[in-house]
Amino acid sequence: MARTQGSHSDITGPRIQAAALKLFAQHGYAAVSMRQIAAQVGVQAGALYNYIPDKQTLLFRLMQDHMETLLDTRRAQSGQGDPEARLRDFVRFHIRFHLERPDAVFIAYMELRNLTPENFTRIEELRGDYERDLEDILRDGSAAGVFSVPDTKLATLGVIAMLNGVNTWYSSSGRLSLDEVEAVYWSMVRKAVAA
Amino acid sequence: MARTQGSHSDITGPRIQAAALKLFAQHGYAAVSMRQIAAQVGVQAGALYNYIPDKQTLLFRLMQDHMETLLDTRRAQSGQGDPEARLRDFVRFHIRFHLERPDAVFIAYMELRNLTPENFTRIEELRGDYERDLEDILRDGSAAGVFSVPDTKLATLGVIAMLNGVNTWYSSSGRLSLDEVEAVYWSMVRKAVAA
DNA sequence: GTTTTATCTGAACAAACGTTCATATAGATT
DNA sequence: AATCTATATGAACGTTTGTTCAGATAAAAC
Repeated sequence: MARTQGSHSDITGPRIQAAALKLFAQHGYAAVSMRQIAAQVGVQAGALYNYIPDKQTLLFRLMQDHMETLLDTRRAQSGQGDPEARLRDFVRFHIRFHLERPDAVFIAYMELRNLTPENFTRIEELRGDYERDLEDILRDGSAAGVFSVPDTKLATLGVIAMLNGVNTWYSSSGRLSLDEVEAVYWSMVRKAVAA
Repeated sequence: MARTQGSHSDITGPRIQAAALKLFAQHGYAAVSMRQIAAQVGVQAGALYNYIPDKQTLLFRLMQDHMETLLDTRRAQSGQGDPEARLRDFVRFHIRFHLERPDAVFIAYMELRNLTPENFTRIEELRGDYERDLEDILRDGSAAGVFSVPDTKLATLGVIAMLNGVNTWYSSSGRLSLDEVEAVYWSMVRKAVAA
């Protein structure tokens, strides 16, 4: 038995990534076997190695893709205006972007310890780029006197942590709509950094 | 080969818990083997089964112990006073308690998916008890007119998420002292829920 | 229609997994 | 001093792990 009907690199490749994303998010990197991923794709385990060098690289690529999509998407719609408008845009963007891809978000936060040191460093750099975006807004607002935060760096981390929390409980079929969640969190963030 | 010098149940038992706590936090439940835990204790893998029925129960007990210590400690020093004073106490307590045991906190959040359904339910109940404590404060404050939150439940989750973020970056040798961190976060939380 | 190439199978590898158990002995009890 | 028991060892178990590779065949190129 060998090559099967309808086998294509450009189909199997993305399917492996999708299956790995789902399974890693569900059970954790270490708890998922290559055979489970292969079964989800509908292929034998050996076939995976036509697309990835090893399991570690598969994890790294998922996280790297996620972080780069985050940065690219953010840059594409990074708004202008006064600091308060920019902060509101950031809050709305962050919530929406992260709620759209809960699996990738979960992995990007939870599986950091399963990266090799070099891979870990790379992902942390990308995360730093993203946080700097918010930090710039808060610093500009503080300089302009419209914000008052005791510590810009801590406020950045505090706001992001608060927003990330949404992913742990939000359900699209739940009590609140996405718009309502955005409004509630924007209200809290705005007041938290207000002058 | 057999029982070794200085072998004692009341010593080995806690040492297993301590070793498992450290290793699970470092590498994740699924990535840690019973042999690694045993090696850290200085014993063979088989000896672990004099103290725990299986690996799953070991994880559950760690999380249960953590949550019950959290609730007991909180109850013992749960203050009185107006809602603002109670909220300040909660913020300070939460930060301090969680920074004192980063490994247990990490496990209690990250390894939920590795619990059996019954064990998961039990831990979530305990977490709910803790969150209710904060929610009561926010509701009382809202009723008294000193707080203004768009949604009590979301404010609870938002505040806890923000506070939990401290554990991801705080270092006792870092730029800020524990007192300073508490002050910064109290400032942000106070404003976020202010009327 | 023939040849080439990309894609997959299925078996194989050594290593590691959680758990069990017969056996040995240090320390407690008498 | 003799006996008992709690606490350990170390080998063994069947399974699963990530990864490799020779061989097979569908699809693409000629």
